[in-house]
Amino acid sequence: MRLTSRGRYAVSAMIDLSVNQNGGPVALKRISENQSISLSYLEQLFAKLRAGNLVEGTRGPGGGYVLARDADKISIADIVVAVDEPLDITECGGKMDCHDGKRCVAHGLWSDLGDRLREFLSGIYLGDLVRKKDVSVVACDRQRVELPSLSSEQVSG
Amino acid sequence: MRLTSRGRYAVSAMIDLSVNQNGGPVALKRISENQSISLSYLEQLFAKLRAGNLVEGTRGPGGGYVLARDADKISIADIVVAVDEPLDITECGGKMDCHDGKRCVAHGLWSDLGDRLREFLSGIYLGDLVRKKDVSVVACDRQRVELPSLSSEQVSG
DNA sequence: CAAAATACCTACTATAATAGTAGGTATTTG
DNA sequence: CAAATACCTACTATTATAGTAGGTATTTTG
Repeated sequence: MRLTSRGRYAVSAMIDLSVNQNGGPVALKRISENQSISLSYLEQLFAKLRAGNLVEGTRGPGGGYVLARDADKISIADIVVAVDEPLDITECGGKMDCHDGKRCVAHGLWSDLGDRLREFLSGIYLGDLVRKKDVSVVACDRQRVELPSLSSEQVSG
Repeated sequence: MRLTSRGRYAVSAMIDLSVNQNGGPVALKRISENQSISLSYLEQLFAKLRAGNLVEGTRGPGGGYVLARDADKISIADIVVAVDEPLDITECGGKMDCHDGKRCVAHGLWSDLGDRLREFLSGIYLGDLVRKKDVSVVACDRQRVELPSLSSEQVSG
């Protein structure tokens, strides 16, 4: 599982959509202006989000996108996976010689790590993020804020 | 926090190092052959790992690298952060107009997400991965294995 | 029906990041 | 001194990211 700026764009756009879809579909043009993402790039992202059944589009004037289901049913993992296609070449295909084991150890373990990550991001929902809106607006002037009810016992030491 | 294939290379190399450093320093040439990573690319990665105080190098014949501290004191986050420099432009600098709040919401929240991720990866140590070696070797023929004692309650649904 | 607003689609381009190459110098061991 | 290594700098090829251009399809509105 990769985690790049494309995923961040997608999550940002989905948050924007969640917040603004109350009055019906939201046009990408609007999100594009809100989030400073180029319209065509957004279109490409939303093509993937649509393919992943995360959003639904309606055409024509007044059209746009809405979430395909409730914000509390869409996880961050759903979004990231939809736009950042897997591409995890971590499994030992025939190409890599697996006999010495060493390479395979790392590959298998990295794959596990990816799974853990996916699980982790699967536990954070769009709705969680949206509800934290007002606090984060404050955070602009200050430094940063903390997320809501996510277990945070594991800290480096 | 980004998570790309460079991080995977670094973690793979560090696992290899952990496993092989019992007999003294491990030459990059050896890791290069084990893991099929080009030597010079490894050198560049290790320059960063060294700068991050995760490994120590000794020159001359018989030289190579050893972990700078115990494998149980080096987290995956340490490694990823060392080689995949932050580059998180999520904070609202003067350039982005923060007045409408919308962009800032997403930025702040993504930043929070990054922190959560870092915490998560800070809870997984190199030692944890290395101890799982034998199981993972088996995993080559099969499909995949599970990591050891990491809380895994959060699953998508 | 015509025009406008939108989604939706395909191909191309510029920039940046990744991975790899080349060719060194510095240090240590034997 | 010779060899093996770390360590350093600059360049190159490939790939990914982000953006651009120019459409077609569908729906609403006047």
